[in-house]
Amino acid sequence: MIEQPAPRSPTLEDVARVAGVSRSTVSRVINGVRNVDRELQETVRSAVAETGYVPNQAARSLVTKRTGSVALVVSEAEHRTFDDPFLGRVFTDPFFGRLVSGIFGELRPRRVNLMLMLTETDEARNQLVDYLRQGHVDGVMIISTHADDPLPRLLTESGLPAVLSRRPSRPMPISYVDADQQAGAALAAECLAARGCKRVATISGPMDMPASRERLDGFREAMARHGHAFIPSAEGNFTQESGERAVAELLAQYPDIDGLFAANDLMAQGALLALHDRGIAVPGRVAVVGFDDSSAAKACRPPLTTVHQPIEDMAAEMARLLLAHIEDRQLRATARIFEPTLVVRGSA
Amino acid sequence: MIEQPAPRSPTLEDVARVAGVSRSTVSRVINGVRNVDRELQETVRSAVAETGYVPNQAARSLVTKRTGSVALVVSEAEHRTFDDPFLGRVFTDPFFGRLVSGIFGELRPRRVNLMLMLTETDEARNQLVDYLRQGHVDGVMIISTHADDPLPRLLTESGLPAVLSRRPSRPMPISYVDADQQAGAALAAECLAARGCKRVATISGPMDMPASRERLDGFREAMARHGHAFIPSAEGNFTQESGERAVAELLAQYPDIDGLFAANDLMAQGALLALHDRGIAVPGRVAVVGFDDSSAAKACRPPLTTVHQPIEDMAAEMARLLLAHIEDRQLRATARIFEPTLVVRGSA
DNA sequence: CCGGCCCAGGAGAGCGCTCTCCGAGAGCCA
DNA sequence: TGGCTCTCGGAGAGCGCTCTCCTGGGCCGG
Repeated sequence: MIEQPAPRSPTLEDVARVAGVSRSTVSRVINGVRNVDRELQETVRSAVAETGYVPNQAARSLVTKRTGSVALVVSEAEHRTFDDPFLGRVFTDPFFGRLVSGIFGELRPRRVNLMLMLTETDEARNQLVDYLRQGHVDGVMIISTHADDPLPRLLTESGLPAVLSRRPSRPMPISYVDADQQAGAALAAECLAARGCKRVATISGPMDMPASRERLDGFREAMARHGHAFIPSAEGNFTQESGERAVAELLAQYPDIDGLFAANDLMAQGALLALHDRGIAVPGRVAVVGFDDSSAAKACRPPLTTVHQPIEDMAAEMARLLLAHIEDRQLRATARIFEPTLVVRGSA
Repeated sequence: MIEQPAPRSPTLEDVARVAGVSRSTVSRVINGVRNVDRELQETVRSAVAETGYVPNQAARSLVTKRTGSVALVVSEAEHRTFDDPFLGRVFTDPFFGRLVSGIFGELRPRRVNLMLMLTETDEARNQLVDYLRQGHVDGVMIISTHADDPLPRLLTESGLPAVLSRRPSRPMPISYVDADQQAGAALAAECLAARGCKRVATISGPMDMPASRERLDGFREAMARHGHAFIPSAEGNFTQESGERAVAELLAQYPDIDGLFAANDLMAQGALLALHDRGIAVPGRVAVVGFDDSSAAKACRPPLTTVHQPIEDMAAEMARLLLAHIEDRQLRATARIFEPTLVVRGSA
């Protein structure tokens, strides 16, 4: 059995020996702190280069209790269907990509790393909290979609710095970022009302997601202000396919619809296709408004009039908020609400 | 007893004291190793529960030199346009979501964590290698799109276990996973040829990506075998919009095209829209074949005939390969090539 | 009945770093 | 010139864990 001695990677000690100084001095130079003689700094730096030294993160964080990374936790309800043989469809939703982009934009310049985690079961959520408490990360951003998700509470209790991607379902001392969903939906309502739509319906998201509820409520309220007492709705699940199905349902019951609000762009896109299949002109016979202003919105036929959420900005703010909490553990929980805007394209 | 000012989180020592055993014994119980008396195990376990102990990862990996996490590095060429104000569009590509899903499916059961990293500049790539050498992760999966990306080489040289998402541009001792791009493109060619298309064109991906080249070459070769000496092509960038533009270019020069192969589904979708806008029937006047079999393929009008890549499987295999390399540092570099298949839907 | 063996569990040496504490020398003012 | 401050750099104590080595007692065979 040939046991080859592992080429041990150089340590501070090694660099110190080469540079002819103490470990402390090397450490000072590497961390750029305090007053070290210019010349000595150079000596140390070349010793670092010579030995190919890189600091050992484990040793470092053992002392500093910092890791320089944060987690992005995607907490979803459990669901595995034939169409979803693998994990949550979140990852494939354009929303997720924009979110990650926004977060990275903030994290990268500060050299903070991102740990991506996924929990679907309650068991996984408990394990996750234990895991996070082991000190793998300095803080957590939680993307939680479902209303009764216990994770925000668990994490709040753990004392780990955390920021939530939406208003928590029940009040708790945790910072969060959110868009004003109701106001956004109201924008859609105003738009349809302004176009003179009389028989308006809506495709909502899953009713167990707070965002879906808020959009539905906001839309109905605003339409009520315009005298529309009853707005029929069909529930989708934020996929294009579910949008198609929902339109079919809606048309079966209310064939003379002339305005439609879908709670996200993917479903709006599905609606557009379903309407097209039936030879119903958009926006001629039915005006359609979406929500999100995803990249898909521009690419539809006709291009989608939709409610814009500044997701990248929101994600960036979420990251900033988390970093602030990590920096100052005493910081009080803060909320940042973003105002959506209407982007008028061809569909309404 | 010394009074503790800070609520220091419990250590092994604390648990040991509560359980009335030595640190070693607690460690043994926690790591489930060796023979510890049943009864003692119970004592320890309840002491753990009582103190709320969780092991400190930094201390652990300082000794074991293992972190229990791996990195997924997305290495892209630098590109920021008006449409892409944030980071790479990879994240929003459905391809990426499926990849992450496949990887998670493999990693989660083994309790390995995923660090998500992004590099766009050469400087970032060098920093990244240094960073990874600090021992943040046990291994790396590299999603590299561009031919001249130096990252695979840098990582290979660093000695860190690594797996690449495609065949390396120039031979190097690194394990990789890939789909047989040429064979896939040939499948598309066979399909169009079988439908009797005579004037076939193709929309390629960016020519600096090996996958694009291989698909183009494979397609042209297979068409040549059917007697088609010249296949005009227009270059896109894998976005839907670029697919639309490419079709416009092609039609301007070759108005009588009757078959079209797009190097991915997003571009095929763009092509479908552009053809529809011009009143050109699909598949009646032009048959269209895509590549990837992304979720978008099912949702088009008409649904897209496309070349299926088992991306989730490939991603899972990539993860497995990496874990194998981490387990056995002497393992030789291995390649796993997956065979694409044709999925016939409505567009051809 | 004794010697050797086996096995459970304790002791303690690090892993590689940071950071506090100190001491040595330099500079400064009276 | 003496005493004080100030700066730079070294010494060394941990951080919380794993893992090897070692001890002591029970057991078995001769």
